[in-house]
Amino acid sequence: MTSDPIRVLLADDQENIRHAFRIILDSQPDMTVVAEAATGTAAVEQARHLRPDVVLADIRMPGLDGLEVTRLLAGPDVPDPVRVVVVTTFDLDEYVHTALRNGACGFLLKRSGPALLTEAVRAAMSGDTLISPQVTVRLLRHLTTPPPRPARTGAARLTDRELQITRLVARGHTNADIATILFISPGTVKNHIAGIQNKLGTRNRVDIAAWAWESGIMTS
Amino acid sequence: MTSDPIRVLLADDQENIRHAFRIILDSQPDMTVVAEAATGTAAVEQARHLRPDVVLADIRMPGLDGLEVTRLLAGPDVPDPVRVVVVTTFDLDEYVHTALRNGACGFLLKRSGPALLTEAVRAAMSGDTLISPQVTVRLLRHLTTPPPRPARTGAARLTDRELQITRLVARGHTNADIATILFISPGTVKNHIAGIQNKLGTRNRVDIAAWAWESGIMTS
DNA sequence: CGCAAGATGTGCCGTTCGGCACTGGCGGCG
DNA sequence: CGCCGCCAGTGCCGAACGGCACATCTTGCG
Repeated sequence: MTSDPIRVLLADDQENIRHAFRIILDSQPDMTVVAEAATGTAAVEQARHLRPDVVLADIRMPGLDGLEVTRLLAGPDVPDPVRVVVVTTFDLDEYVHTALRNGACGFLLKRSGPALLTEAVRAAMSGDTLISPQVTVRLLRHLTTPPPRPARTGAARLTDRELQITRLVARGHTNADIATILFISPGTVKNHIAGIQNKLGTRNRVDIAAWAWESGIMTS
Repeated sequence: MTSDPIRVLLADDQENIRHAFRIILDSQPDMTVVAEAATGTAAVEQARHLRPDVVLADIRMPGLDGLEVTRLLAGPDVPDPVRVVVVTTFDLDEYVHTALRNGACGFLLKRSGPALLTEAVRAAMSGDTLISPQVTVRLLRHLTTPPPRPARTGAARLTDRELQITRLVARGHTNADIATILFISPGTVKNHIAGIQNKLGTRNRVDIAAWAWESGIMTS
């Protein structure tokens, strides 16, 4: 009663990650990796062409990121959606909501073991949704305790000064502006921002702004 | 670096189920079944006496059911809660909500394979929560239903293309990224962004991001 | 047909940002 | 006391951004 294996498309910009995932998945008798993509655009093209059963998509990719890939392949308006499992490295990502809203059939942290990876693929194949246990915890807090959520992910890691500067960055102020506002030198602003980048895993100030708005520190 | 194994207590009224779970869990190098209980009351007693790391509790049990066991061992008012993973055959919504409200660190369907069972135990040990993919699907429907629609200020002024680029900017993409995503030249991206700046009255791309997040076009 | 608007493209140039290395002051803590 | 985290500052340099002018091409509309 061995039916056809689950055909999986890997989308990640890091070659070693793709390789590791391929080894794990191909070791399973009921699934096979049919293609790999190093960019989001390539992933979408390959998915539309090959019609895999499941797409494993990293969030951080050059060009089209995993969330956009998900929306294009599994979004609400897509006629014949593909099952997409979103994979990411940092659980400080507030991307869970976006991923699920964009139609993702799973949300996995890369540090999750091989067992969860394969189970996530099987769940997606069945139309179910597996979410990493670490993520589920926070997701449930949003469910059971909607209003009070001051302990934002990673926000605790930021010092008061960094938080202050984060807000100013998110409002569109330049480093010079912030320096004037806080009566410090522009170079110091840069140093603080560098620290923020390290802690949040962001790459530029717009990333910081996106995190700030998404995490709620701008509206609360 | 092998730390102590995870000590598990099995609570199920069916002997063959307990036996199957014990075989699965004991086959794992990092966990061991320290006791079994056939009733809810026995489960609570054993748990309080043995202090296991994780309790696997079936819902359908004579006397105290698994949900009550969960509340007694992991409820909000319990001083030193035990991690409880609720296991059941029936994925009724009421079960899930009650279990999680009572402090469960996991919700598993018995039809889930051994991989999810062991992963659920490890997740519970870490303070995380694993939920069966079949259950998650319906849980998310309750979660993703209530997003309201805020007024989009001035968004009508932006063309479709500009709106598209605005979203990409707000996600932290560089002009080169956006160019790759949309298959256009970086210069064109700059032109579009210049148009957006004029229409929105913003001064830089972080301003655009702030507007995007504030106006609701990122979350709707 | 003629015109306007949108989308796409090129080139130039100054400003800003982001990464890196390094120094120093200040307050808490073992 | 010394160590460490936070805050502050300086310098350098390549990459990215922002503004400007200008040139197609398509589409829709009167």
